[in-house]
Amino acid sequence: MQELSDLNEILRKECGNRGLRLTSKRVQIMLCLMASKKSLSAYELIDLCEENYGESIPPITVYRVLEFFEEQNMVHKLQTMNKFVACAHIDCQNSHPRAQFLICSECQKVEELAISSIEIDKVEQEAKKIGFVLKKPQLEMEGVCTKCAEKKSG
Amino acid sequence: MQELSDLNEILRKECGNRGLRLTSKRVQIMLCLMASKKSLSAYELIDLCEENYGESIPPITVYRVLEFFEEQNMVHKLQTMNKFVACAHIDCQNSHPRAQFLICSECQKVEELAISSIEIDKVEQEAKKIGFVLKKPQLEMEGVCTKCAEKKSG
DNA sequence: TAAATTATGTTATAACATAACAATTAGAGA
DNA sequence: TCTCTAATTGTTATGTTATAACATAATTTA
Repeated sequence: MQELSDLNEILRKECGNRGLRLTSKRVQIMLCLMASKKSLSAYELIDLCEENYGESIPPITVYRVLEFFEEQNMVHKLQTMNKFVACAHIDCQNSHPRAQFLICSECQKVEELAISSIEIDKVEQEAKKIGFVLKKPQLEMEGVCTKCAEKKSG
Repeated sequence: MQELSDLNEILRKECGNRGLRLTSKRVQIMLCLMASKKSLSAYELIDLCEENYGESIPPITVYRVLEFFEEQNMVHKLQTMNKFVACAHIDCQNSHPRAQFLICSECQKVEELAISSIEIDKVEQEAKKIGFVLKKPQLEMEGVCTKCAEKKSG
């Protein structure tokens, strides 16, 4: 796993590039999320910030910060779990308007797939046929990851 | 729209075929859902049952009934909205383990696409590569339907 | 009909999310 | 630097979605 200081740098750099104001709350919340391999609920983030920074952040602020970064595609919400993840490609200019996530139902680990690995274009065309103009689709798939599958069998 | 009595018959027939016990609550909840073009929350279903049948059903019961029919693929949960829809192919032996939904963000109408219109197989293969065994993926797409698009423009 | 299973209800609360409004802070221009 | 403005965060309260734990009722089956 990356050091917190590395994550901090990545975050500052990226926000710099995009001209985003990076406040102390935004840093705290975002670093907690970036450091986590699991997706986290807003309330789990509150607890983490309390632990790590000794600051009690109200729910509404966490949701606002998450929304702020979601608009930047730097955070994704996993709709199936009502939880959030930091984007896996936060620092690679990847706007990936169609994210795909694999979520391990055993250990909660989340893998974000690359765009190229699926063509949702077809769905988009199909949608157009019956008169839908799409916003961004997102695919979430629950499954069991290699590690957990091994644990189970052996 | 189909008559309630038609929906009733479809439901009874389908449950008969599958050997499902069809209780009075299940009928009420399911008919409300089948009659709706929009997706409905559990609590909206409670209100509807109250209105239509004069019975007050507790949340837990609604969730249990919904879960029961979800297991049969006769109800789908729209994860992006935390709402529920009756399956569009409830009576055509279609197990469609990979549902796709178009959700109009203006009028909340939901269209369920046919499986054949997209191959999620590729994602499944991709997932296998990095060691994920998938459960059923579901794709939900927000957009604007023809009608609402027309209303907006003219 | 008794036992077992399935379905539903009661009560309470957990978990997720936002509304309305107030206070604070940071940045831009005078 | 000061003030104005806009952006950010906080306070309080509440709305919405979902489930836990346990009790009761209804149905099936032996």
